[in-house]
Amino acid sequence: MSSTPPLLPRKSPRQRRSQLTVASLLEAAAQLLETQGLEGFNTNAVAERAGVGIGSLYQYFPSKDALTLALLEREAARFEADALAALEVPDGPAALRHLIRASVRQQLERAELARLLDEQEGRPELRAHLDKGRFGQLINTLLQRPGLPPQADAALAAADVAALIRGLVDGAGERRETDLAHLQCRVEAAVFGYLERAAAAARGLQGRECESGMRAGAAPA
Amino acid sequence: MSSTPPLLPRKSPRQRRSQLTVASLLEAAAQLLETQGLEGFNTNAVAERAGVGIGSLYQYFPSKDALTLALLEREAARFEADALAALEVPDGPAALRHLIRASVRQQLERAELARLLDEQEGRPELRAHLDKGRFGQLINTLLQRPGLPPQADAALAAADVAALIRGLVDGAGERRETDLAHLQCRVEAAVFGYLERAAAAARGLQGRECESGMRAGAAPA
Amino acid sequence: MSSTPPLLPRKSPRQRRSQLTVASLLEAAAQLLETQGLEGFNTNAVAERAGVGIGSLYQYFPSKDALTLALLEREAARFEADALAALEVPDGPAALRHLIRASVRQQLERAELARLLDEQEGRPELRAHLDKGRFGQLINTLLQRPGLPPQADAALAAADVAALIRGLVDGAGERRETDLAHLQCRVEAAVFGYLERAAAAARGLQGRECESGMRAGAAPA
Amino acid sequence: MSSTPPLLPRKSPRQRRSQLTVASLLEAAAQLLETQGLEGFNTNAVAERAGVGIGSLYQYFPSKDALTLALLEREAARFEADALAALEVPDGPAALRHLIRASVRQQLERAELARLLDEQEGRPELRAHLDKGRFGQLINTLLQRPGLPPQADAALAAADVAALIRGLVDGAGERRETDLAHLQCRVEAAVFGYLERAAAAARGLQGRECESGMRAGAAPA
DNA sequence: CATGAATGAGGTTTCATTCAT
DNA sequence: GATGAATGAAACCTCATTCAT
Repeated sequence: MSSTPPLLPRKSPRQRRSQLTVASLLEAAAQLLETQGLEGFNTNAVAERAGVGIGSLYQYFPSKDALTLALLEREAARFEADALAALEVPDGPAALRHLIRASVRQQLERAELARLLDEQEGRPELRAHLDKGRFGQLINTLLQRPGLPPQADAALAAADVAALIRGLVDGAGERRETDLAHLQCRVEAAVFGYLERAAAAARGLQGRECESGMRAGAAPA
Repeated sequence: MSSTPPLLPRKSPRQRRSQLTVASLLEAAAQLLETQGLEGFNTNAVAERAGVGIGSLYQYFPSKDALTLALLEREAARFEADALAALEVPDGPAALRHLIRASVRQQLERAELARLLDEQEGRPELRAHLDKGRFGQLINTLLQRPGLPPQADAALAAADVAALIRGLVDGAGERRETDLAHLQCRVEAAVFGYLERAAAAARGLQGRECESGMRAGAAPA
Repeated sequence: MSSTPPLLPRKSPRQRRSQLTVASLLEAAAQLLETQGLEGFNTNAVAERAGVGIGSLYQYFPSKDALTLALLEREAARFEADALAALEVPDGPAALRHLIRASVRQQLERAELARLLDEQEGRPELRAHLDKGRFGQLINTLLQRPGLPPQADAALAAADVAALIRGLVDGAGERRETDLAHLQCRVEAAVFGYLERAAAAARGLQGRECESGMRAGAAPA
Repeated sequence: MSSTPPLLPRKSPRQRRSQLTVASLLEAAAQLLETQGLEGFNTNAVAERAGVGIGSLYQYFPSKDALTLALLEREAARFEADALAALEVPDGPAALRHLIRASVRQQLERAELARLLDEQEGRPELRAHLDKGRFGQLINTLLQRPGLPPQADAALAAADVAALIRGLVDGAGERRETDLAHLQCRVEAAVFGYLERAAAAARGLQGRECESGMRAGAAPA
């Protein structure tokens, strides 16, 4: 019947006690991923660290992937709670900076966890069940705001901005950077730099070879 | 687990046949990674696809990680052969564009392989044995070239540029983009945009809040 | 990819040693089924009794069901080696008696094993992969031989005869009967009795209510 | 495993609601067995389908086997309610036909359920607690009725008749036959044929080789 | 050197059963 | 009584690695 193993939560915890169990499991999973890496991320260890029996894990998550997925969603929710506030900001650049700040915070707070979860997102079994675009869509919306250079293909630009933020912040995480403000600066440089030049390229040079290197005059005086 | 398993090649293949075997194994590993993902990447499968016995694999690679490492190095070498030519180019922007072109090519040619290998690079067991900085160092060198805005911390800027390239190109790979020229354009936008603004920030605003959003007048007329 | 677990043998053993391993595994499976019932029939126990590692079992049988299937086929082959000789006998009744003898022998020799395997045959996962009809086809062929009453629907009659033999012999096995000759007698009574009366019914009473009870004159003088 | 788990009903339900719960559980068990096979027959699923908590199941049945046993008994009772009417019929053949009709009906009505329960009857844990002979005893009684050929060992003959009916009807069930009348016919042919020939063999050929094949003259003209 | 049979620690998952609420 | 969360022994299976041939 069920060829692909199930990923939807097996049962939603109604009682107080079980909600606690589920939360413990997710946090245990997060901690293991952080401290032991993928290596130590196995269901027995998760259950043990959560202080519950392995059976309890499978009461709530029908498979290991379902657990991973739930963790991914927990982190996504955590992020969105922070990031959606950007929608309140009418000014484009300000809103974008807000979003970048949320990204940087999220990724640096639990850097290794974030990095490993990003990897898991790439696994084909999980990708199907993921609202992959949400981050991109949010950016897409913000790109329409006044004060930002208009993009030819806004969706693509949004995806690029998302990828670029992620790349920079992951890299910083790997180097164990902790200076949020400094990192924020550099990410902004990349994002706004990209947007400006991409817009310029689209405007000026339809069809011609892309030419966005350092030109005389483009470099600041 | 017991002690740390050996990662250095067990023996360097001197004879012709051995070299061929090693090459088959590496290519088999690459193909499996590409087509089956991490899931299907196991030593028995690699040996089988390479058309040799599993015993032979362990003749040349003392452990699975050693094999992964060798593959990582093969790809790095492949890339450098392409990228080092950038050093011949005296002009900064042109050299950088050359390097970006190599990156884009490498990552899109075998996108899934590149992505999975990037992940492997992150594994602690392998990181220790990796010349992690080589890409960054190359960029670092190029950043000194004339025509590029001077960076406060060149090493950091180089790392950022590397991360940013990787992020953009991985994202494109996941979306199965194939238009190399277009992607190249966007990456250039991000890289040169970043460099310019980062330099400006460093120049103008020591210690003050970073302020690199869209300013009136910064947006092209 | 592979939703239903694989049932085809994973690799055919080429070397002498592995053929021995496979044989040990099958015999171990048979013995466990006989002595411990389904309860004790698990892959670890099978491997242990066979004196090999659990890994070896899975070298040759990709799943527990594949092992069961192989055992089923081993027993079927064993039986056919005995039963096919019936085809040499031209006389219908004699050939049928030969076949019955083979059935009785097979089922009583390892009664519990035979019973449990019959049950396994019913499992949907295995039924698909089984030449279910072979026994029936053999009977079908024999039913055409001279000396036997002609049946309206030979295939159905063959299936009935097969079912009837199996029922009687399983029952005897459960009661731990050991007198082969006596059992043989009773099975023959049922088989030949069925054939005769079924033929008579088909001949005489098309469409009318079936009427095959004890009639005056039908009972022997 | 520890000791032998209890099989007797934990408490006889005196109150109305309890009886209803028990009935739900039994019917749920039956349906699961029918639709999902042994695979899907587990206590949690039974309780869920019955619409009660798993705890309640264990209020009434101290173990899974106790539940199975109760279901077995429910079906036996169902059958006997139908079959015992045969005792009212004085004529031997008619009574036997009545019994066969009941068997055929029972087995074809819920064929898969009947088959799986027959298998469970074979499990050593349950056999001990089963009035195995009741069906045989009933037949045994009927075999004494006038109009049926006298059997040397009536108990054995009864067991054979029972086995033979079950074999034929199970076979028909597996083939998903639905024509009750036709099946009835064939079963009668086997039963009466067996009884007649078994009697003849006992009468004529004490000690000699059993000889019940098709003889000249026995075959219909 | 090459082979591939053998290994077994360790991972995922199920399900009968208990017991606090 | 009824509930359902929790349990954990035990089942199935994988795969990195070894070693006799």
